[in-house]
Amino acid sequence: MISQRARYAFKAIVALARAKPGVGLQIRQLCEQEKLPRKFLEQILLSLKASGYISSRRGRDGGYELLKPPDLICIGPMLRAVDGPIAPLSCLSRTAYRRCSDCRSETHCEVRLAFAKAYETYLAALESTTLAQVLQQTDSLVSV
Amino acid sequence: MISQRARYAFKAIVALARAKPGVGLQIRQLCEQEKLPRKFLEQILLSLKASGYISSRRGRDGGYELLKPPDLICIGPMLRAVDGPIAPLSCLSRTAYRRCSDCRSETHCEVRLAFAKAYETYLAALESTTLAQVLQQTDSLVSV
DNA sequence: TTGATTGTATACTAAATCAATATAGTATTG
DNA sequence: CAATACTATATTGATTTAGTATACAATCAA
Repeated sequence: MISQRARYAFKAIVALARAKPGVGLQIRQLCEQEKLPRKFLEQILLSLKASGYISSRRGRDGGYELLKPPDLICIGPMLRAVDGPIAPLSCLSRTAYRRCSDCRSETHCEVRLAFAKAYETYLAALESTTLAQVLQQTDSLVSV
Repeated sequence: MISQRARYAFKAIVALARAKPGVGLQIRQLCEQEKLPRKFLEQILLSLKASGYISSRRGRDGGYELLKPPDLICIGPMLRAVDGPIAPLSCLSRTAYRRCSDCRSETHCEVRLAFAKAYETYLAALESTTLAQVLQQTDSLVSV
């Protein structure tokens, strides 16, 4: 399961992607629209800013805005930015690799092998699907 | 990341699968061979017994034994038995489905959509690979 | 039948993580 | 300068994780 934090982050990013470019949204609107706890969301937006997904403007007409175009934002890296490593085993992680202390031979480890293939496809999917694709998919469902 | 608990469980199951059938292994051997903390492993083995993967015998020549043949044991269900739901979102879980309280329409939820496809392939892989396959794969690497 | 051995069943705990809240700011604009 | 909005940390309560500890029950050999 991804964390609430990650879910909220996704929701915020989606809302910002749907907002008018050049205008953005304020945190008040974000948490009202998406029913998110305000103070928690503030933290999350700060970290999204730190990882380069959004920009912010302070003061009376401040707010947040998406920095990258949605077709350049991929699900995988975003999840990783918020929740940390995605891999089911640290020895399978590309970004946070760590050897298991108990483990004679990594190449012969059955646990690793059991997850390797499945994780590979999972990661490939998450790293290739863009925010733009997701938005488009949802829009095409409007009449359903 | 799967839990340590799950990693240990997998290791134990693998060791039991490699043990002589009809004989099995004692917990002492298990934790020495695989370098696992004994008391923790006891708990894990109990839960594996409760979920039907292994049997046990008490007394002097006691020990644990695999109940099902390795080609009938799949990675996915085993992980689920030890760690609970596998899905990245509870609204995508088949075995522990729960609606998100914030969420206007599930079918139109972008977060859900973002993960749906990737999770589907992940789950399919985990539910179709058997313990037997993993053992065989490892064995074929012997000379590497 | 007794005692060594092995598994069973709970209870407990220390540390980490999660999901927020609280507080005290700083910047911007009317 | 005051209202509004973002920033930065600290704190908190609940839950989960990764074990340990303790006491008990079954089995078997001597």
